[in-house]
Amino acid sequence: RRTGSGPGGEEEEDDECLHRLEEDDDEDEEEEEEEEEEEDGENKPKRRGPKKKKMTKARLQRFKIRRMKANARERNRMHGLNDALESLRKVVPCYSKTQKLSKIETLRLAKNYIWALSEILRSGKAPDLMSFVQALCKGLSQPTTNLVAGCLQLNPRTFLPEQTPDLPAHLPPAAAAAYPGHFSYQSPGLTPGLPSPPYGSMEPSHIFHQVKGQPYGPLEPFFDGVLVSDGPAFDPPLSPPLSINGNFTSSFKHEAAAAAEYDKSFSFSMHYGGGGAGGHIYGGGGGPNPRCAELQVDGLMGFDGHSHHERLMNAQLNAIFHDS
DNA sequence: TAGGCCATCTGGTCCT
DNA sequence: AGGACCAGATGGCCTA
Repeated sequence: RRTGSGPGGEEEEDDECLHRLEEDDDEDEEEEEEEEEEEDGENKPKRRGPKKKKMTKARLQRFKIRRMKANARERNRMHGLNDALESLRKVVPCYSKTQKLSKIETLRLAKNYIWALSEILRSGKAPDLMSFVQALCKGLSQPTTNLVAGCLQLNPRTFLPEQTPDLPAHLPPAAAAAYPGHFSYQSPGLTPGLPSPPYGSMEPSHIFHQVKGQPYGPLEPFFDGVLVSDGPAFDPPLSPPLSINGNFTSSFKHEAAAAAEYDKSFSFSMHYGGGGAGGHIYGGGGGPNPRCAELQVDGLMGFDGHSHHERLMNAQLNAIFHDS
């Protein structure tokens, strides 16, 4: 959205003007040596720092040129920043060209996502879906939460108990059955412009997979102390226990070792197009890791092939949550 | 219309 | 000196 914004006008005009000024600049070079002694105030203390030079015509022009150059650089810098942010949007859950996450929400979601994935690596456990979504949505605005929920095929009311006084939080499957409308995301107009289906689907029994006495299901320790929605602000560790070159923490290392080629087909690599055509997610192809769902993802492209993004994201998330 | 988000300009600071 | 980075200010666009 770069049309007609900003008080300064168009970039092209700036460039033209800049050229004109640069040409004029050579003409009155000799004027520039004038300096002005500040003698205006007898009582005023002497001003420190470099003396202010009089703004001659040439100096003014050079100043303008400098300013324009600086503005152009600043614009480019911000465009680069925005490009990077756009790339980030594409690798966090729920990328949508039509309804873009705001900058701040993108950063927050990315932080949550990184942290949640790091926890998966650290613990080696597939998370409970609700825990995962809660972790993703911590600190996000309601619209963004809706968006994430939409992308994950969830009704946000099922995982934001503090915002849903009309619906008991964390219902057991039986209760879930009593609220049939609440457990499938219906794109209810909460999120106009939401990327259209197909999304993966989640059975209520899957969503509410729980163990007695554990509010978030059997894998909850995984997000221990973080997901209590009415607790203090979510503040994951600044340095998640993840190393890019495969330094998993010990418990997971063993599993990973047992899973042999696990990391070769790990979802991170798929994210960046490493999966290749017909790749499997999470050590598919009969890999020894029992938690790893086998998913056929045909025709995977590099991550720049965004038409596959939603499917990819879905596949990854399904793989994560497939707790067989 | 208010508020959120954004792009841009601008001046300051730090670094090379 | 000039570039990178930053934060404040400003005004436009959009939506509830």
